[in-house]
Formats: sequence, structure tokens, C-alpha cells
Amino acid sequence: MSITTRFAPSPTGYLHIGGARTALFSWLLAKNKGGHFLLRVEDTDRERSTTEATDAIIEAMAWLDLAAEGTAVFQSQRFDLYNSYIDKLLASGHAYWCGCTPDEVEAMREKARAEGKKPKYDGRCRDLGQGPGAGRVVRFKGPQDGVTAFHDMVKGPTAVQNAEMDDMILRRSDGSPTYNLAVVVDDHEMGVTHVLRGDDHVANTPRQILLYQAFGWSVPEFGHVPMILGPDKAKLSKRHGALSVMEYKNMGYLPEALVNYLARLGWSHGDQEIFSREELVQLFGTGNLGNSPSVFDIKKLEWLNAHYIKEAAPERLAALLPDFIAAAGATDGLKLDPAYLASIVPLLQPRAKTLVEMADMARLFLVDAASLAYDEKAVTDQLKPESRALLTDLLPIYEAPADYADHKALEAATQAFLDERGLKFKAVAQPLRVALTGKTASPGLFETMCVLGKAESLARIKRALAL
RNA sequence: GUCCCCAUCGUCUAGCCUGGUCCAGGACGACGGCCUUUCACGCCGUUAACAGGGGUUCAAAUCCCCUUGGGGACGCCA
Repeated sequence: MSITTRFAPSPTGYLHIGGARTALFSWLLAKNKGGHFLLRVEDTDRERSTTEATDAIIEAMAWLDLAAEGTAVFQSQRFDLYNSYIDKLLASGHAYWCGCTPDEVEAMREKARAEGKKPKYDGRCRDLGQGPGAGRVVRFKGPQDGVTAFHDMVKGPTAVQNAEMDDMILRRSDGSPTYNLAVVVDDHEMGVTHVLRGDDHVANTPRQILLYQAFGWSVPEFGHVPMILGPDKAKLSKRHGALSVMEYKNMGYLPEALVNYLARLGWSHGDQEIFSREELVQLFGTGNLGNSPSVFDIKKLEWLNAHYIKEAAPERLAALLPDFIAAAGATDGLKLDPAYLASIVPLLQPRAKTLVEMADMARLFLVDAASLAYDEKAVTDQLKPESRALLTDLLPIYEAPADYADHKALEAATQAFLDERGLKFKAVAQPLRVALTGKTASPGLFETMCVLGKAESLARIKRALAL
């Protein structure tokens, strides 16, 4: 039997790390079973929901390659549907009209709290048999004793005393449906068989099960994933840094790195750390989900990102790079030809942890000799008279080849020159590096020369000698 | 306050269900070394945990109880 899962964010902000992980797990669960993954936008709160947020969430899911099937369901467009189901509950005696004002209900809660009890609505309108009216809401007539139990896919057997739950509101006084009602109606209508969601929804699950039972519908499987914490072990929030998935994109993380990281945060498969998308789909199961909260560790994400940067095709990275180069500064006069960028990338892949870093390192390749920035200290330390003399003598060696296609040949020629003079490689390495790159740290000398090309390399050495 | 959940290295986790193979394994980080033309990469090594206390048992990280600590939920938000 095929399964159906869904991701149901409320569009009140961007897709954050926690939501992305929930979406990923739901997507993975569906794909692992060859099932369906749907998207539902929970925008019943018209005050806080925005279309910008909806678009941003869909964009982020697309970036992570977690696209849902078909078109998204918007709860704001289904109020008639929800109301028709509320009417059914009213008709079957599972719901009733309540005229208590918010203030009155708050007073009941205060009273319960004062008595050391759980704050809840006291059910005084339950059996009044009231009809609709201004300011009235519809409440669920839940069982007042007994237990509602279910088997959580991640937490195992779970049970809640029905007395713990008060009669939740199904329909607000303005006629709009509330979360629990809408979720149950939609999950049923959409054919959702497996609900994987954040831990903060555990308390809603028994309420929703009660609704399924009142409707006479079959209850889906539920699973609650523990939350993601910040380094201080408090719920991950903005003060811990970036929360939005797209901020990670802007910080130069690759989507597969974020996906791999998120997958391993709360889920495991033995000792394996690196997972391709295919492996994730094949191996994922709720049985391997942990049941304690996990701390978000940017260092490990960085490590995974460095790994995926090393593995990525240079052309792909080269295509991504211009945006990061532009974000770092003016691009006037920079050499941004795709093929040229793709030739630089392999030198940077083992060195960059993010695309932001890569863009920064790439900069010295993008300018011409005349506008290359030379680090002052590097010049005074490395371009001393004897080094300059050496570089001057080396010039003819580098003039010789028709073009720079083979970095090994350049290296061999350099080595031969040094052997002849009885010098060590170290004698030229740093001076040459500073002459070519303006810095004391760079990719390999001869690889760099090959990427820069003969004319540019020579121009740089000459300019350095004239400094 | 009431109810619920959680608890292995600094962090992510394996092991726990089906006690012995665990003086607890892997990974990130940190530290040290090797490699080396710099910086990285890579490789090698070191560091570091069963929250505490009681049981049960020949034997407990694994089962039970209590304590402590952490988290969550209690809305005409989702």
C-alpha cells in the first residue's frame, strides 16, 4: 500500500532549519516507501500569513530539492469545506455552540491555575443546546474520561488522559476554522497516511485523533520529531544566528550539504556520515530517528559543505560563483567568463569551506596584473633584493614556453634552474608566490600560473619587480 | 502551577528493545604529528561520555524505581 506524507507550514515567516528538517524527513519517508509527498499551506490565520512567506517557503524547498507533488493546498481557500464538516459534528452531537467570551474563558483558566489544576475551559456550555449567534464559537464535545492512545513512529506508545484536554474550539466567532479541525479535515481529504511533524505538536495529536474518531475516519500514523536546539540548548531561535534556509544558501552552503547535515541531525544509519540523496531515500526509516533534541552545530555543517564542494563539478560551482563574487564587491573589470571560472575552481575546491570563501579566494584570479592588490607586508618580507634578482633571472625560463598548459613542465623547468645554481626550492617559492598572487598563501604556484596564463603570469612578475 | 517528553565524549550519534562480544564505537571540533613551495587537502595519533542514587541479576550503558537536570504543551496561533 502506498503512503502519503505532507509538509504543512504556516506562512508566517521563512522556512527555518527545523521546518526544513521536518519537510526532509517527511519527503524521505514518502520516497522510501514509493509514496507521495504533498504540501499544504496552513494560512487560516489571515493576520499573520503572507504570500511572500509562502513563496519563500516554496523557494527554499525547491532549493533543497524537496518539491511536493501537484499544487499546494491552501487552507484559506477551504473554509466552506471546514464549515461543512463542523456542521456534521454539530449534527452528530460531537460539537456544540459556546457563547463564553474570551475574558470569561480566561477567568476559568485563572481559577484552575489558582487551584493548582491545568488551565482549561470548564465546559459550561456543553449541554446548553445553544444555537449559533454573534460571538459564539463551536467547541468539540470531547470525552471527559478514558485515555486516547496511539503509537508514535518515533516516540513509541503514547497515551493521554482525556480529562487533560478541554473542549477545543473548532470554529471561531468570525467563522474561521481552527488549526486542529482544519488539519484533520485536510489530512483526511488529502489522503495523508503518515504525519511526521515537530515535537511541539505532540499535545495536538490526541485531540486530532478524537476528531478522526468523531468523524469515523481512519487515523493516520503519527511521528513527532524532537526539536533542534541552539548551542545554549535552548530552542533554536534567531539569536543563535541564521534560521532561514535561504540564509545558508547566501552564506555559501550547498543544498546537498544542508540536506546531509539535517538528515544526520536526529537520524542515523550506523556510523555513516555522508549520504547521497539516493542513499537517504533508500535507508531512511522512522525507526532510526532519535527521540531526544539535538543541538545545531555549524562546524559540522561546514565540514560537510567542504566535502561537497570538493566533490562538485567545477562547472557547477563556477556557475554559482558570480553571485558570491558580486556580493563581495564591485565586479567592474573582473574576468568572469564561465570557462575561465571553471578553470580556477579546481584550485579552490580543497581550500574553501563555503562559496563565500571561494569567491574571496577567486578574486586574485579575476583582476589583471595592473590592478592586483599586493599585500604590503608580503612584499617587504618576500621581495628582498636577492629574491628580486632570482625572479629576474627566472623570467627567461618562464618566457620560453609557447603557452602554459602543463604545470609539471613549469615546475621541472624551475627545478632545473635551481639545481644549476645549487638552490633550494624554498628560495623562490614565497617570492614567486607573492609576485603572482600578492599574498603569502595561495594555491600551488604552477597550477596558478597555468590558470593565469603566460601573459598574465609574466605581467605580474614584472609588476612585482617594479614595486 | 498542571500534564507530557527527554538524558552516552564540548557537539552529532552507534550500542539500549532481544542484559555478557563495551575498561563504550564512529564523526565534527580541539590539540599534536606526518606530508609539503605557502595555505589548504589528505593521512596518523591524542583528548573526551554511559547525569546521580538505589534496586533486579552471576552480570546493567542496556531492565525497574527515585532524584536531579533539560525541554515541550497548556490560545477564538499554528
